[in-house]
Amino acid sequence: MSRKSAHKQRTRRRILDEAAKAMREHGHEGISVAKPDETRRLTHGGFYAHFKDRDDLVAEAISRMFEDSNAMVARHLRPNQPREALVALIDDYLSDDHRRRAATGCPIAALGSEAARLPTAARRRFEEGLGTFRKSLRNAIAETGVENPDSVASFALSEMVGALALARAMSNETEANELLNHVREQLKCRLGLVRKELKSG
Amino acid sequence: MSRKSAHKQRTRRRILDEAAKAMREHGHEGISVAKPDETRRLTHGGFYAHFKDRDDLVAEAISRMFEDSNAMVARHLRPNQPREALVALIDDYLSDDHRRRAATGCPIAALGSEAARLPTAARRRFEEGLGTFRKSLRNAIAETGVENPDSVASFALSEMVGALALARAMSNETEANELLNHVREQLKCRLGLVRKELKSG
DNA sequence: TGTACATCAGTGAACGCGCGTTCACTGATGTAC
DNA sequence: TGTACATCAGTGAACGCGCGTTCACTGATGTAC
Repeated sequence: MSRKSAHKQRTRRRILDEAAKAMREHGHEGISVAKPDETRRLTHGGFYAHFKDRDDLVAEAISRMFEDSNAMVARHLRPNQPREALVALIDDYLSDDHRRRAATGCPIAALGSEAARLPTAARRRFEEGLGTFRKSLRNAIAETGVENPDSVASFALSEMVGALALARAMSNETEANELLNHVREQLKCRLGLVRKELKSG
Repeated sequence: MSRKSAHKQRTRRRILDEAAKAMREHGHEGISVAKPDETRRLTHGGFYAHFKDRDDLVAEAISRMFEDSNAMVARHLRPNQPREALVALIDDYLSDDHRRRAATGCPIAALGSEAARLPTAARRRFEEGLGTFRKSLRNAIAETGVENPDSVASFALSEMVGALALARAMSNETEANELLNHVREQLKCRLGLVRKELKSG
């Protein structure tokens, strides 16, 4: 039995991995149960042995995305040097690489504006993931000794998510990367993470 | 003839108005040609007298959205008092009201994360609209005498769009409005528009 | 150890529905004389 | 001014396709004796 059920679990995981990627790339309406893409290697019939229905897959895939995402954050923020950790996180988040790889990147930037339209269960998962991400960011910011970490975390998060989404909306890559660079450097200055001059207020 | 063609133009306009609203509320895949909603008062057959196909409607509807949006910006920014104008724009953009009314609000916040997935023509329109919005914001910011208006406009725009999208993703309205309030006040401070204390860097 | 049976992950055909698109038609508006 | 004809915005039935879901079946894996 155990070999069988282990195999089944691996299959389920594979479906989720695929779905989590596809949804970040094509939106939650852009994935399909029926289309047997080569990577999934499963006919649509067998699908229902793993998930109650399509909405169930969508919900589980959302959770799956945030696993990756929050693991990434945790990896950066683990060491007890909040400034360096934040710099690394911000550099990573607002990078050309992250802009290109929506499918494996932050779910909030990839699905942010359609979050409110997700099926009920999926939406709940999204909010959980968003909450976790936000809390991690807030805590790291608090550790730097800033006075109003909630406020600062709010704008930092808004700015990161917004900038990445905007950069992806631009088809001109140079312009997109310029935007990311601007926001990245400004944000680090403003959080007191680098010692450059900033004349904007 | 002129009465007829005026009528036709009004019909077309009505379809576009509806579609522009529906798309901001339900995404570009959330609207349908075939479903004759009461407000549209047109059977799906007649639709093709007005638009080449569904993608054509989507593209035109995107342009329609930005008409509203850029008119709103222009209304705020017209008077030659860039500081007051920016305050009004930011207060409006990051308001509870704007959060609630996605259907008549900013297309960038409503569709930002799915912009890259729009059909080709629609995507082009989206970029045009985004560019116009950005330029208006940049010019207003430049008028306040800031040193690096491009950079500042980049983060201001990212922050506004990101905060609004995040606020809409939260089902807890109190939390959502808190986020908007934080970002709104911080942003105005940072642009030197209000004289409050800000201790964040 | 080998044989007979049970389980169950995955298959693939079938069904129904929604939706984009087409098309022959209607009836009101506009034009010619 | 009235009659006959033309135009054309909008109608609604029909078609095809994709997709979510169901279901009877297969064949490999695991269990009992």
